[in-house]
Amino acid sequence: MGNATMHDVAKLAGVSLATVGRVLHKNGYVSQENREKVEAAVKALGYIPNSAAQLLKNSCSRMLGHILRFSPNLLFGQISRGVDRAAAERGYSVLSYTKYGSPGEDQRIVTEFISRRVEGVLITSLQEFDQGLLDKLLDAGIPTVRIERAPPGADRVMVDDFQGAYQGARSLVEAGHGNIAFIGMGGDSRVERLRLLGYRKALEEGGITPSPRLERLAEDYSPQEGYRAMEALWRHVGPTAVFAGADTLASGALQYLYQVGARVPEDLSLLGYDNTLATLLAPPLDSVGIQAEAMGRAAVDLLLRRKQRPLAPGEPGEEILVATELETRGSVGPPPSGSR
Amino acid sequence: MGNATMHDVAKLAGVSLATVGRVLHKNGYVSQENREKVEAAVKALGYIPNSAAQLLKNSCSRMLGHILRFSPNLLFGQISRGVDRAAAERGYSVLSYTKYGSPGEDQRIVTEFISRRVEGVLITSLQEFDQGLLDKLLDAGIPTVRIERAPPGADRVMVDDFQGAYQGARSLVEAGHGNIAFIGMGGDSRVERLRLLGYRKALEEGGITPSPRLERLAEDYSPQEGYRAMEALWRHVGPTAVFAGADTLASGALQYLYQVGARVPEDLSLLGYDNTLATLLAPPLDSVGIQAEAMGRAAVDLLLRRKQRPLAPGEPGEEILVATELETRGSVGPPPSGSR
DNA sequence: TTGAAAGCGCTAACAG
DNA sequence: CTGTTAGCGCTTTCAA
Repeated sequence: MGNATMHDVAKLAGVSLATVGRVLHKNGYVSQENREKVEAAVKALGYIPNSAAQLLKNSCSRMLGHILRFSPNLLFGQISRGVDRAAAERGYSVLSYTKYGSPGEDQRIVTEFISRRVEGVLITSLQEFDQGLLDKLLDAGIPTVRIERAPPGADRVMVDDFQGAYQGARSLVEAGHGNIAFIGMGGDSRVERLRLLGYRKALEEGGITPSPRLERLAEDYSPQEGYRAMEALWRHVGPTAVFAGADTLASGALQYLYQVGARVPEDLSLLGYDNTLATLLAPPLDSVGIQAEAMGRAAVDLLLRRKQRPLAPGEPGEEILVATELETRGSVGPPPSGSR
Repeated sequence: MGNATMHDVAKLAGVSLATVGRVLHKNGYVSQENREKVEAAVKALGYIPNSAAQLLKNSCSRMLGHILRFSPNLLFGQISRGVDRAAAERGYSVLSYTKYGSPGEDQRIVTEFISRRVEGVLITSLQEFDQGLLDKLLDAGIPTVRIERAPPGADRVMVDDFQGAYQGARSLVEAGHGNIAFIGMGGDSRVERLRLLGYRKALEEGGITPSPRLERLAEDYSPQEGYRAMEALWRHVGPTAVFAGADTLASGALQYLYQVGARVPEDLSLLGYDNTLATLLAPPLDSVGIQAEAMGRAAVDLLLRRKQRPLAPGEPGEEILVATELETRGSVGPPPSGSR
C-alpha cells in the first residue's frame, strides 16, 4: 500500500539505490543485466517517484502558479486553457488560483506559491497586482509574467487591441457605414483606451469624424450594460452600425434589438470583440477574434525563457503582442438603404 | 535570495531547530522570550516553510487533483470554480488537468497525481474513466469522487436530471402547451436518458402522450446540432414549445428561429437547460439551472470525508444529487393563439 | 522548557 | 560498472 520507494525497487532487484537511480535517469553505466532487473522491479512494484523528495533534492518543482482574477468574461477561461495545455506539453503542472477579491487573498496565494516552490507565476487579471507581492516573488527568485493588463516594462503578453479595434471598425467603414457607434468599457486602462483609439483611427481613415455622441462607455462588461448602451444609441443617435468592445456587450445589444424587433444586419450591422460568444448568438456575429490559447502558450514560453535568463536589474521586460483576427459571419452588411 | 530555511531562523534567533518548530506549530512549551525571538526572526527573514519538505515528512500534500474532460459546455468551467473555491477554503490546492483526448493522457495524469501525492482526485467528465487507472489510485490510497458521470456504486455527485427535466417540461405544460418538443443529446448515458424521461413524465402527467416525432436527439451539444434539430421541428412538426436539453442547443435553436423570423415566446416558447448561456441570449431564456458551484463544493466535501473514512471493500459509495432550479426570464408564454 | 538526532525519498558526488 | 554516503528542509521523539 501507500507506495513503493526506490529503496524497495533496489531491494527487489538486488542492486543498490544508485543503480536504480542510474536506470531511472538513463545516465551512467549500468550492465544490461542489472538494467533489466531494475526495470522488472519497477514494473512489479508499480514504482512512481515521490516528487516531493525530488523537489527537495533538486529544487525544481515543475509547477507553475497561475493567478486568475475571476471574471464573467469567457476570455479568461480560454487563456487559462492555453496556459494549462502549454504547461502540460512542457512537462509542467499548473497550480491555479482564482481570486474573488477577498482581502489578503493575493498575499495567501503568493505565500502558497513560494511555499510550494513554483518555478514561475502567471497573472491574468484586469486589475493591477500589488507591487509588494511581486517583489516578494522576485526575491524568492520566481519570475512573473502578466497577461492582459500590466504596466510597461514588465514581462507581459497582451492583445494588440489597437490593431484589433482598428481592424474591426475598418470592416464597418468598408461595408459603407458612415454612422458607426462604439460601445466600449470606460475607465482609463490601456486596453480600453486602445480599443477606442483603434476605432477612431479607422473612422478617420475613412474620412469620418469621430463623435462623442457615438461612443458609449459602459461600467462593466455585462450584457446589461450592452443593453443600456444600445438602447440609448437606438433611441437618440440612430447609427447604422455598432461596434461592441466585447462579445458580452454585443450580447446585451442584441437583446435590446431583439426586443424592439430590429434585425441584424438588415437594420443595423453589429460587430463584437473577443469572439468568445459570437458563434452562440442569434444571429452569429462578426467579431474580432483574440487568440486566447495562443496568449496562454506565449505566456508560458516567455515565463520559462525568463527562468533561464532572469531580468537584469533595471532591464525592461519583454512584451508580446498577440495579433487579432476578424471572424466574419454575416452580421455586418451594407447600411439600410433608407438611411443617408 | 532563494529562501530562508528553518535553520536560518533558528540561527538568527539563537535557538534550536526544535524550538522554532514548536513556535511555528504552536505546540509544546516555549518561553515567552524565545517565542518572541523566533517570531522576530521569522519576520525578518520572511521565512516561508518549504512544503516539499513538509510533505516528505508528513505525507500530507494538501493538494487535490482534478481531471476535467475538455468540453465546450460552460457548465464544466463553473463546476471547476466550485471545486477550486471549496478546496481553497479548506486549505487545499488543486492541481487541474484538462484532457483533450490524446492517448495515454489519463495514464500520465494519474501518474502525476500519485507522484505528487495528492490526497484525493476529482473527475469531471462526460465519459467513463478507465477502471484500471481508478484502481491504481485506489491502490495508492487516493480516494476518488466523480462528478456528473459515473457508474452506480461509486462516490459521485450528480445533477438530479430527472427532476430537472421534469420541472422544466412541466413549466411548459402549465403554460398551456400541448405540443412540446424536446431537443436532447443522444447516446445511452444515464444523464441523457434521465432528461428525456423527466420530460416524458411531465407530459404524461399533463395528459399529453409523448411522441418520438417530438424528440430530437443530437450528436453533441453544439449550437449547430441545436440549429438542425430546430429546423427539422419547425419545418415538419410545428411544436408550440421546445425544451432544449442544454443551453448550447437552445442557442442553436434560437439561431434558426432568428433566421426564419420566428419570435420567442410569441411564436414559440423556448426553454433551456443548465442555465449557462441563458442570460446572454436574445431573448434571455428560461432555463433549468444547475447549481454548478454547489456541485464542485459537494464533491470536495465528499472527497475529504472519504479520505477520513475510506470505503470498505465492497461498500457502495455515496451518491449526492444536486437539485435544479427553474430560472424564468420570459421566454415561455402561452401557445400562439392561432394554434390548436 | 530546550536541544540533538533520526529519518521522510531521492540525487549525485565519490570511492571502489 | 557499482555501492556508499551525505544531505535537501522539516517534524518529532527522546533525553537532558
